[in-house]
Amino acid sequence: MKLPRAWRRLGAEFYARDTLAVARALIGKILVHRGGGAACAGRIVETEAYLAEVDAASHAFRGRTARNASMFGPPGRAYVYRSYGVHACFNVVTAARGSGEAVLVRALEPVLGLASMRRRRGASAVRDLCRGPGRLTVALGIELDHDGVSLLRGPLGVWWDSSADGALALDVTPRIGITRASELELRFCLRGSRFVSGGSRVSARA
DNA sequence: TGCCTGATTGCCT
DNA sequence: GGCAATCAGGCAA
Repeated sequence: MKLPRAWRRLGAEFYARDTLAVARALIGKILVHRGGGAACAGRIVETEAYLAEVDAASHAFRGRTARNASMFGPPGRAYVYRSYGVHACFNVVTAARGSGEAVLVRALEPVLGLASMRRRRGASAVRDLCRGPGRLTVALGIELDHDGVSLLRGPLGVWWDSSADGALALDVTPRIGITRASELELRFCLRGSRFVSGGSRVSARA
């Protein structure tokens, strides 16, 4: 499956900047995985920033370990880890090499390859295919094997639509599902999108 | 070596 | 709205 002509792949300079700037800029970009012959893609509608020193919720907070090693690698790579022993969560490594900062992609609006997504996820409403970090990795076929791979080349990457580039309205909120440093407002989502995660469950908690 | 917890999801009532 | 599934990392002993 071919990608639209207007799509352009993001380069290293996109990731090698302030983590908050990347988390913001990722909203509206397109996460693409071309694996197993089929291309799957979704527009990013929700991200969370994970910082180094000030952020006790970050895996990198206690320093480098075998699990989080790719967070400390060069920016523009993937950091994929297993959550709750069950789910894979996909992050992009940001900022300077060695800083240990990353942005978690929490939700996508499905754009391409919906049939493949449904097959991997089991029959599911379009809205639920990629709504949540564990769901979008299943839908796109992203696995723990992708930990540390480059997003600058190869089957996995982030693109932008040069025919529909413009300022988007964002909401900034505390992050979801964490207990440490939950006061930090490091979650960004596309205002008004039906595809952001954290529905009734999260609002009920507040 | 062993216990506890979590950047979640989906099924159950 | 409640809770089990499931396991590796982190920390205490």
